[in-house]
Amino acid sequence: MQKGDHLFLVDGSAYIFRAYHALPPLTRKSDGLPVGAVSGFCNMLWKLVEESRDTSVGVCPTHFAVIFDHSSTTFRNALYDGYKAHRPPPPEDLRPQFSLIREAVRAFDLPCIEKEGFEADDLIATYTRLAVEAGGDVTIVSSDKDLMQLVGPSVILYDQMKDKRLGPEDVREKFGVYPEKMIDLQALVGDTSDNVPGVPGIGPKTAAELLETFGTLEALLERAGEIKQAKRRENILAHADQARLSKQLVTLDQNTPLDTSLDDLFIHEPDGEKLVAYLKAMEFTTLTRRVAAKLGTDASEVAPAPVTISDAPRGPDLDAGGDTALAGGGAEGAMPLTPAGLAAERLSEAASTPVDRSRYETIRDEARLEAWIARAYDTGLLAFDTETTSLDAMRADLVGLSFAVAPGEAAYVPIGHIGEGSGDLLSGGEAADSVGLQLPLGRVLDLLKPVLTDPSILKIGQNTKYDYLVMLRHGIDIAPMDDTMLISYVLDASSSLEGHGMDELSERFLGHKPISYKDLCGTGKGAKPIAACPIDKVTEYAAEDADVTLRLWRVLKPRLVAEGMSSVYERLERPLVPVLARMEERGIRADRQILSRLSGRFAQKAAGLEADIHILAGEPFNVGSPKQLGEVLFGKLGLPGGKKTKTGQWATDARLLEDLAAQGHELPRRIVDWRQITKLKGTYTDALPTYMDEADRIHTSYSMASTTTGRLSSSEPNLQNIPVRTQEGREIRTAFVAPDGHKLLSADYSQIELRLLAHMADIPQLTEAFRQGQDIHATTASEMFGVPVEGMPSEVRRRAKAINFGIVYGISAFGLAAQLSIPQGEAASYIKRYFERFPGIRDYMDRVKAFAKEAGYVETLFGRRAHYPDIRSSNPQVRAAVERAAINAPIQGSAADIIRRAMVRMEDALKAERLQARMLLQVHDELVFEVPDEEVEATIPVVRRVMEKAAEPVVDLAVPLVVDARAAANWDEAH
DNA sequence: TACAGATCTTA
DNA sequence: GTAAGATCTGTAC
Repeated sequence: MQKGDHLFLVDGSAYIFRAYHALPPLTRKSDGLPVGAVSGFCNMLWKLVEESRDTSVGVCPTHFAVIFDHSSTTFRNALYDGYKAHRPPPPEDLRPQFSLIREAVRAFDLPCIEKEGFEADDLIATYTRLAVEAGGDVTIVSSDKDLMQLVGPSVILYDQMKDKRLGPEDVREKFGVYPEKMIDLQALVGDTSDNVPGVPGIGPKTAAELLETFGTLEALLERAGEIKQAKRRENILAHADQARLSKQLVTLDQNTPLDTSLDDLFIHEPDGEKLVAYLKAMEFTTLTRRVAAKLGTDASEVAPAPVTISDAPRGPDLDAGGDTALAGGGAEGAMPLTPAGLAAERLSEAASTPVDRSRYETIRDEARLEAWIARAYDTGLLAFDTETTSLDAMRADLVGLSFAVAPGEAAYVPIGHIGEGSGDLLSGGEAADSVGLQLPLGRVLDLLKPVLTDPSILKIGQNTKYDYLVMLRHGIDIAPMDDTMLISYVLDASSSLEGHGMDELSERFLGHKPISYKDLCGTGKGAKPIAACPIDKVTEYAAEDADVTLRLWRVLKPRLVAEGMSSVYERLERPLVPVLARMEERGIRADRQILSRLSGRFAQKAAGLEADIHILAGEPFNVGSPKQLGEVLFGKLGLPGGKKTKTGQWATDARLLEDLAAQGHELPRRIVDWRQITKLKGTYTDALPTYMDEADRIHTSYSMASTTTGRLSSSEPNLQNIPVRTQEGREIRTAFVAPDGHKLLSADYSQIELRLLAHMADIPQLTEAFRQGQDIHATTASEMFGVPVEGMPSEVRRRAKAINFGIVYGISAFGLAAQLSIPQGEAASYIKRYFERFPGIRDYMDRVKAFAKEAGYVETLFGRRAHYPDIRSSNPQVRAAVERAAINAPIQGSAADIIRRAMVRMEDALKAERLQARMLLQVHDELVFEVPDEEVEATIPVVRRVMEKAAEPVVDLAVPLVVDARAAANWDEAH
């Protein structure tokens, strides 16, 4: 910086509060995110930028910065703990706006400056000093009188809202003293809002008069005896120290450490696209238009920026300030202003606007379809649903599409309907007359593609992975998308509440029961395909689904902000939808021959065992019937150890049969073997080929919203429970193969849950053991039993391993005893010893339980919540079971969050390295890829890096995450 | 035909 | 002791 340069310093924090209070509340229309202060701030900043680009005015800045307060505690709190003590916490609906405003500054391409331990004013003071010393001029954009002490010959204060510029003479006019005496004046007067005491009875007028007479505060305090007015004299004498303290408090620090040098504040042209993208994301239409015009950017070409949302602090009363707990209630006062208020308003609105199916339209021509698309552009929203021939998105053909653009405004486009009654006849043609005119599929897709891919139109669906995948198969990559099922899941994941299906949500939140699929198509034998149902009925059904989805979204979306769950939804759910859809679409290659050979072998073996069993039993019976089996074993043969299940039947589970076999009984051994073989055959080798497509690939379906903890689940077929423990089971894995020229790459987290437990409970022995790369079960055994790790008997280690697993599951003596086949008393003493060696684990568990009881939920490291209302049950059995689940959920859930984060980042990371690896499967702590042979070596480190760093930067783990990765021709060898 | 319970597979 | 899904049996409808 040099003479002639001009520095603009914007007091960002002061401006936020001013904008918040001065402007009417404003919420982002699509989700109710409060953005009033953001809007005011952006308008102000744009005005400044615009003015400063206007060279005719003559105050063009060469340097520019926006300064914020960083934290509430500064060096002033050390001087005086009452400093700013009476400041109320920021209003609930202002809190989420702070980070949005910082993003705004970055979108304007301006330096955004803050520093731990200092107020914005101190940073402003320091930059001002530096600029003046360098010979430059300074304009401080603020109206805060605390900054007047900085005004000087080359420093002015600019109050933009009042459009006033204050120089030294103006300060004198306003306060009766020149800026250099402002500090002394403030010290005498004090400041009630900052809780600076000052001297009682001295206001600005008296203070100015006194400073006029005595020159400085110090002189005044020394010669206070000379003051004629008795009361005034006494006050000053009595509060001299208080005045000195006040002076320290109001004096701005002109020597704060700086991370950004003055020269780095040099101004440059704003990046039009970046700024427009941000403003679009905030949905500031007027400002977007204005900025785009001025900067020569085509706003329609720019996608809204992904905006990071930092959630409000969570948890029950964990904050030092007791008043934060009250903020969440928000029922009283100006309801719609707060996120919680908006959510409540939306809920009552939903209950009071009935669904009217007669208003739905059947779209049969292009003009009407275009009219509906135009409506979507008006509202910026398009709730969307597909009607198809199958629940399996990979096999589904489109029958029709429905959409809604506002509550009650919904329509259905029939595409693939066939004549009524022709459902089970394969001929379709001649009956088609009865369905009337239908737009051809290709035409409908051509018309819809622009709106479905338009970044400014938010598509809303229920279980969007399904619709996304169906449309992806038609070459349409829908974006952006919101999913009511996933929003509900993030808000209300719970073991006792029902699920997140649309019909359920509709009844719960809208008090409306939609037409069920059964009502429309019938059930069982009389069921018709939807394509053969009357179109007027399908219109009611399908348009209602879109309508209900839109209404649900209006109720649920604002709750994300109100309940501080936006980042879980935005970071862990929404971006995973397309990732999983592509994984499902790819599928994994399987080898028919291997499966069929195994089926044959298992059939033979099962037949042999069955014959033996019948001979040993002395009669033929259905070995697969636990009921008949129990009668044979414990009734007819009178074997010992008979237990009853809760329904009064004989228990015949594997553990029990194993125990009998260990006592030398032949029959139970055979039954265990028979069960294993028939299980493998029935569930895997016979079933898997029925899922294979023409290319011999199996496409599982992942459910994102069916676990309480955040794990995924897999079905049709479930590829998350393919056998691995026994040799015969593992052979099934050899049937999962890579195509020619490729390998399967399997990468799995090592001990992720124990590592997370060590981190979350902060157990030094365990974190250290993980850092050293030690065998964690052996280390545990060594700690517990005092046995050296070297030469440890495998049985000792096995017990420690069972205990470690038990801990993660919320251990009980009963469970551990069952697992290790030892008496309950012995198990209890193990647990006791474990807690003696690792008291931190017990403390952690107690904390989690207490939190769950208070809050009704527990949280993962990333803020995902699992609700356990039954933890307050008066039934001790129920309560203990829920407590175990609540202890496990943060651990299992944090691991689930971490692998989700890895999955979200994986495709871009691979693409950035120009690798062709394709992610196919997720099995809780494992990811499976298909990789060209020649890229295996290059792919492994990339996959490993993404997975090992997946917690960052949100969570800084005290333990390393370790990923084992291996590639081979089939899944068995790769795993 | 539909559902609950028992069993077994995985992490 | 946590979290899932699939299959089979047996029974209710």
